[in-house]
Amino acid sequence: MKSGNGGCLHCSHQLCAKRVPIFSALEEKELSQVVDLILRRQYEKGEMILLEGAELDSLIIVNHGMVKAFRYTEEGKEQILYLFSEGDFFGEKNLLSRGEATYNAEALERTHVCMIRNEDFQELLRDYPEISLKIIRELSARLDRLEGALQSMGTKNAEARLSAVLLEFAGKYGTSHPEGIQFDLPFSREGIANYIGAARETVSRRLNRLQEEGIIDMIGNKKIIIKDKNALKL
Amino acid sequence: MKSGNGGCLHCSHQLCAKRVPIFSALEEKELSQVVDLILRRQYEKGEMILLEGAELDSLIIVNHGMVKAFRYTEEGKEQILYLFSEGDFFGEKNLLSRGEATYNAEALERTHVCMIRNEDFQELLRDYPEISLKIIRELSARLDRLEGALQSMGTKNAEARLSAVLLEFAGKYGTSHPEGIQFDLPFSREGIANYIGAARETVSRRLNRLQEEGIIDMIGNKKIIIKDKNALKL
DNA sequence: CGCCGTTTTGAAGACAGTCAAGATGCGTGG
DNA sequence: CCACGCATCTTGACTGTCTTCAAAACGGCG
Repeated sequence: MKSGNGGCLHCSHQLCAKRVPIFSALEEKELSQVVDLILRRQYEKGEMILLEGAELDSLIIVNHGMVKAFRYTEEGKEQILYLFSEGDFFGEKNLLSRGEATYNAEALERTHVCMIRNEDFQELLRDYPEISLKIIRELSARLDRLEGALQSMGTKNAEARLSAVLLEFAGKYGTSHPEGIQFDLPFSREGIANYIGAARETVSRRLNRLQEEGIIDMIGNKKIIIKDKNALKL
Repeated sequence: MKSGNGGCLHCSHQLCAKRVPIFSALEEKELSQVVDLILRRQYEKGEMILLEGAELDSLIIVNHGMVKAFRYTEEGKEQILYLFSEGDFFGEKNLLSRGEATYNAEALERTHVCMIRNEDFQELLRDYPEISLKIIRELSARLDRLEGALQSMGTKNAEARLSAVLLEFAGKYGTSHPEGIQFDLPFSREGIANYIGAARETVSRRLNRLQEEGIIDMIGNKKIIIKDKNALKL
């Protein structure tokens, strides 16, 4: 799966590494060094990229596509922790210490990833300390999101959590539309449920209620138009 | 509040900085450089160290004592996000970009902190890149805990979340005892409730139930002895 | 067009939240 | 050292929200 110089399937030459925020501080030449360290892989929709408990010795960067990161409880309930898309990375936990993955990662659509071996990446960090700063910044942002999610889970009801997640998706994937903000849900009802910690039936019911109240419009099962953004903000 | 060379109230000379994991990679001489940048403060039990929304331009390191970090919802419900003790730091979010605190921090007992201005700390990072690695490691650990907490909140009932938090405290503060592991609860019932996302009455009830079942023993309101660790692990 | 997976809808039941009252315990001051 | 008073914790009854189970409707895809 290793690609030499011209082997990137998706992007011309090394430009793909440039799209990754953590490398954005690097010069062209430096980038090409990085590119040589990269292993590329492609996953189809539904394929597992990473299994909880598996040895992981690489940092994985999403180049194109979408990935859900999640854990199972003993009873088989799934909790989605992250939704990664272009430019996001994961597997950073074992960057320094050897260890096992703490969550599963599954491609939600055809997904291209770049992988860099921990040892190689550690060298990069030594050579380019700015990358460390980028990572700190990104981890901080991730903590921010988790802190918000934790607060939601601990203090808000299902409807409020659903509203919050609709706003999250709108912010990330939304495009302008005459009636409001439009976007495609990245998950099925069950996925949304597992993201906000609710039952899928609850998600259905609440979503319909929001539509009845005129706050959102649903087109099919995936498309959402947020007509009254402020009503969701409560 | 700035202290010169010998002004540390609590520890002799610069040794206090040594207790802080993120500086553990530094040599004696380097440490003394760090110490010169440090502002020290002491807070009494109940005092606020940081208010959500306030400008924050320093990294804060807990030298001695205990700090709870929490947020309020619009309805006034409190969600505790972290429990910081000796060696932990916070305020790292604005290390690189100027910004406001995203949570409140309150001293749970008499607490000594060290503060380092962001600008100074950024220089430290430049001079000693290993500090960045320490921070990445710590942020990863923090993500780990939040991921676990989020999973608990999303998929488990109040009793399971309470059990998990008892084990967490036991691991952090527990000492061996003939009947099991003993420790003091860092929070009141209400605090525990706000940590696990439950009502204080629920915490009371579940705690009593665990005692009735012989899994734990409570001595007064603060002391807990975990008699059957495995029973809590479900 | 028909099938299968997903979504919706309904009804029942459980868990946890709220409100209210009483008990306990701790710190203070006499 | 005891007694008082306030804060915290416990207990009980009730309510509401969400989950669960079951069945019907929908929708996408071969």
